[in-house]
Amino acid sequence: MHPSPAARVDRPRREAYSLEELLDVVVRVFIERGYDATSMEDLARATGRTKSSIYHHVHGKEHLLSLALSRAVDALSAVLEEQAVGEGRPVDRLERVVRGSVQVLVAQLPYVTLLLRVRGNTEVEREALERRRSFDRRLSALVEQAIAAGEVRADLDPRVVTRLLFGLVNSLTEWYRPDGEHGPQDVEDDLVAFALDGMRPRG
Amino acid sequence: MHPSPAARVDRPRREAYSLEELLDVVVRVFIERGYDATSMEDLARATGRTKSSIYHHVHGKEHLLSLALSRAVDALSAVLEEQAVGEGRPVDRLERVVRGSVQVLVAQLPYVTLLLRVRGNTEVEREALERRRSFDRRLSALVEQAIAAGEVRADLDPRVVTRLLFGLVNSLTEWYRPDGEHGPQDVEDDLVAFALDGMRPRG
DNA sequence: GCTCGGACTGAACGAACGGTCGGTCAAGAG
DNA sequence: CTCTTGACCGACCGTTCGTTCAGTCCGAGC
Repeated sequence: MHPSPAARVDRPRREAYSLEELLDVVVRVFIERGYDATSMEDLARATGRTKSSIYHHVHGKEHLLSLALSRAVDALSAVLEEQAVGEGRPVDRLERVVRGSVQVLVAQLPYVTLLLRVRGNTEVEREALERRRSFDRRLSALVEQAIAAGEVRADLDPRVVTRLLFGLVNSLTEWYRPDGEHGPQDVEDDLVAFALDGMRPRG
Repeated sequence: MHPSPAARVDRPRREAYSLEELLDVVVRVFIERGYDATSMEDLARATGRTKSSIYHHVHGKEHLLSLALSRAVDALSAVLEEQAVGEGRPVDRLERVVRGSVQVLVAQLPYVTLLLRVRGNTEVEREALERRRSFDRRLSALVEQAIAAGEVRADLDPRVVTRLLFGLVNSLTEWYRPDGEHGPQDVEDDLVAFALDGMRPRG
């Protein structure tokens, strides 16, 4: 907060980015055990610190959740910000948003996973949920534009299509693993191909 | 368990199916708050009973979870049991399993929702997860048969397709509401149409 | 009328929870 | 060397957790 008046501009005392490392471990445990089932002592054990040490860096358990959720929400919002208002046919913009979402989801997998499990028990969670819903609404509008332009089939309910598209992308957190057998690019391409043309061979 | 030796075949003492009603309320609260975040006092308040009254009917919190998960897993297993080994082209059997799953998911929405949120913290949860994985494997085999038969496009990774198909169906628990604006049959049809042919108009 | 047993209660239990606090330690500045 | 400061520790706090238990209530059977 208040840098010492003289020199020392950028080199902290002991370890540099301990909060970043801390958060990585914490989020991993939150996902494994579930946020509510994770005790501060679980986190202390997993990080190799004591409870007190964690409290020295953050205000509490909910603060840790808040930091993690912000990270996920910010990354997702950025995708929409740069793609949804772009040019091109609606269906192409839609594809770009989906591809961007998949990329964010893969790059920030643990954080987005945590975000998708939040149920709104506390104010922190409700805020994150509201920002997710905003994302949802904007993507929904994009789907409707694509239908209106005749670029997406009109025989399906647009709201159902939006939800299913979301389900497709978000399901990644349930099974995609960075060290698994599928490369991120292949998964992204397969997902987009599935969403656009389905499983059946084109005749 | 042990009916009285004389008459009275079917009429219990006080209320008839209190455990069934109890479970309905309990599962609703489990989903709202999350299993771990739900206290037995929360359940007592929601059911209009005291904590002790609940303990008179079940062994504990985990027992309630176990009862709920069994219900969901049994219903899903039944679908595979009656459809996966049936006759017809693989892709048709696949479609029947998907339709059956959607129907179960809609009919037993809260129970399946709970099942899909389980993370394996306890033995009860791990058992349910294992039965889910078994379901997954059998559906995966069906997808591969359909690909081998040329009824599903072969340019996508079969395992990815299986996961995405699962994601599509399971996403229902995230947004489908029985009292909402979508009828179950419409959602089922839209989902199958989406899965088979995708969003893009066939041209 | 008495007994039986299932439904239910209120108070309490030990354990575990999230969080606090006073103090220690080591390194950089003067 | 002394002082300051941020990192960290271990003991402890009040609260809430899941669970237990001795006892009450009441309809049905004899």
